[in-house]
Amino acid sequence: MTEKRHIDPERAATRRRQVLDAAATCFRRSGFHGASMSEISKAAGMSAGHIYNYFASKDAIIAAFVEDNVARVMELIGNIESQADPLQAIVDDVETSVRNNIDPEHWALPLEIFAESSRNPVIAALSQDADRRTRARFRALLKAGREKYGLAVDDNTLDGRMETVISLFQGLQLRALHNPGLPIPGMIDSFRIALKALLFN
Amino acid sequence: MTEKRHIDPERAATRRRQVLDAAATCFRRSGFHGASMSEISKAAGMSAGHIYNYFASKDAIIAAFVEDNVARVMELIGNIESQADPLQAIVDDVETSVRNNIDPEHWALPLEIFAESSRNPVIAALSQDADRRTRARFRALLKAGREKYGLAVDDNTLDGRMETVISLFQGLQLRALHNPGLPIPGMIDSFRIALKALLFN
Amino acid sequence: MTEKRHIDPERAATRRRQVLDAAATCFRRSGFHGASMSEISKAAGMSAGHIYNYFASKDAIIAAFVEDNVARVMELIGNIESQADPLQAIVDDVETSVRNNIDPEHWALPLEIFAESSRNPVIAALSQDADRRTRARFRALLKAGREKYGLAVDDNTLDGRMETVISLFQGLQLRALHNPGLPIPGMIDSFRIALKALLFN
Amino acid sequence: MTEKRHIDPERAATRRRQVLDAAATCFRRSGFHGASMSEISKAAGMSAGHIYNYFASKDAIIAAFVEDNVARVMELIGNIESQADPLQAIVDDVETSVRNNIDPEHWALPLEIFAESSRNPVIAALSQDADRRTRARFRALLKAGREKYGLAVDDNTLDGRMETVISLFQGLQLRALHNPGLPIPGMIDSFRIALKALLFN
DNA sequence: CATGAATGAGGATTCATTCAT
DNA sequence: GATGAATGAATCCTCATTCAT
Repeated sequence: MTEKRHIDPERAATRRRQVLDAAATCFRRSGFHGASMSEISKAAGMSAGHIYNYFASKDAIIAAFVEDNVARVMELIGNIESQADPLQAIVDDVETSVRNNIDPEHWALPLEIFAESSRNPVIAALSQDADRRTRARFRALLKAGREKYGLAVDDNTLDGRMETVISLFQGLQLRALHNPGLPIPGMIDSFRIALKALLFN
Repeated sequence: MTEKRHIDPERAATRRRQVLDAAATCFRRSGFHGASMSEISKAAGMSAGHIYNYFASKDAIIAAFVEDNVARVMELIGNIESQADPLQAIVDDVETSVRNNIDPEHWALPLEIFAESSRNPVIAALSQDADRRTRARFRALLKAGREKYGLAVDDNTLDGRMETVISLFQGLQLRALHNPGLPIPGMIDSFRIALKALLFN
Repeated sequence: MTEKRHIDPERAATRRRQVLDAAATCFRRSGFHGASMSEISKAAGMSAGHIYNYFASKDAIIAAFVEDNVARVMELIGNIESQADPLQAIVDDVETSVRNNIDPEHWALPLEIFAESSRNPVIAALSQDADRRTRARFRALLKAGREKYGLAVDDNTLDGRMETVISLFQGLQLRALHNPGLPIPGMIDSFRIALKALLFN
Repeated sequence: MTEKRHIDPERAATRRRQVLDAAATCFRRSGFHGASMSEISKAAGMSAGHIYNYFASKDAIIAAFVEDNVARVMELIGNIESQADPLQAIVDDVETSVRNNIDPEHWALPLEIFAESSRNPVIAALSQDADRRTRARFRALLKAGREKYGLAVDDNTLDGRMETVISLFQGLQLRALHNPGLPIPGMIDSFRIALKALLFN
């Protein structure tokens, strides 16, 4: 059980949100492990003990948090979907997306999540499930886009292209972590080349 | 100081290896943070205190893994360097390299290192330095390869291509973590396409 | 930070006192180094972890004793200051002050502080600062007292007399430790002689 | 039992001395508690394990060390005894003796010993016994000196004067610890005044 | 609903001591 | 005699969690 019954469900929802927002700040600053419940409770403006009325454990907060993060990625995909030519949009937006993924603000939390996945089976399952859902959506987008251009849309091609594009962007976050002096303009050019090749072949 | 002097260097090396092997198992199972020294000591078949005769700290153990990783990557680069046409070799070997990077045996520890880097400054510095060294070697290979084909070798192009290729492979490890059912053949094709585009343009 | 905020300051003060009293007992029995936090927590009737809600560290506990000591000495000086003829008062009170300084209840903790100061730089700094403050107060008293008698009050004389008088009393604590059978009446006589000579010359 | 039987007693004595000399260095540098057996063994040029063939425990080293220190004090008294007019010699040598006692080289070890006394009953007993012996010798010197001048030599007077003089010098060590900027010339004057008053009254 | 005082298990690390060689 | 590898108990401190109020 992840949450107690509450008299006023609306108030409870607000409280949960308060905690999750506070957790986001703390997790970004200190990591899942580094952020203590006391730190989170202070940021959430409520007592540490009270948080346990809304979340069964710290892990439950992390879990809710991971779930929350799916929404953010979905939104990104939504933005691309709404464009006239989604495939071309991906290529055209390459500068923005590269710059975004290099920003620590962007990768700190995803990295935190995958790190947690490696030692917390609950988070791992959650995280894989979240990935599955975003993949499904991205796959649909890719399929529609390629059909428009009369390109192959068999499973193998579609899934391979998709995973490779995602590799590129998730790998980019790792690069930002390892090489603080990333050659941004050069990478934008290269990403454009790789994306064109992957999406339009 | 990273290690005490030992009278019998061979025995010491064996002991170090014992600890490292045990640690690898534990880190893979529980993560660097999650694995306690006592857990490691049990797996290594020696007392926790004694480990400190071979490693100055828990950090020093993961540091050893960082170095191990450098050696592994350097060897890979060395293999490519020794080929007649390195650029083409990268493309030709894509099946092997994709399969290797997908193997959990391969990425579990590197990912653990990434994760630790994101919050442990000592490991971060070590890890960035390791990255710098492998980058330098890969860059030289890439430069020589491109010169042979009369392709651009200005800094921007060279560094951008290089970082993008690395993104691809490091991202692949993340994909393997998030999606256990990766479409391997499809990815091999897609990786080949992306690599060709990146290396020969 | 030396202490967390507490909602009920009175209760907190009681708890702090509990810890301090328990610590005093343990420190007297086993020394600062020898007394473990767990030993203190048992004596204080609370968990070891909880002590850290009142004191930031074990050092912070001994720091509290340093301050306590300052207060005690300041009070003594205050008592002398309020007398009509402070210099004469010191000589007249010699019996009481010798007896007090010989009492283990009095010197056990100060001696523990000295000992800790000799190898713990934090405590050393604290302790030196405490000494500076009490010295300043005693010096003023001494100056005023000597001026009344038309005696020399140049820095050299004043500081020399002061430090020598303090040596006498602090040394007395060491003597009590080393020689449990101190010849109290004889020492009172001798202290009177030495103090007269030091204060009125 | 403090020591094993040894085939060659002379060699054993040398070894013991090696350890004690090394210990002196280490204790001064790091304190009794701070100096590890490994540190001492390195300084003594023999293995940690081997030390246990000469001393039953670390405490036994400390004990032997305390015993050793008595000799040093005895020597000081011996120097005074050999003078024509010992009482006057004490007063005349005041500059040297004050300067010596202020030197950290002098008080570091005694302070270490008394600190240890407060938590180690064996050392406490040893230390008190050492004090008793040096006191006896100093008392004899004082008695002879005072008889020469026809001064009172009843127990009360004699012991009181003696303990007070010792207080003065042992207190001086504490002052040096607490006040690094001790007014040395002023203290020499004051010590002379106090000593004259104590010895010749 | 809300607090924060209190717990206690668990973490890394150190070090005196033992013992096989 | 001599070594140093090996042990394991003990240390301070942190923090998720519980619960009386």
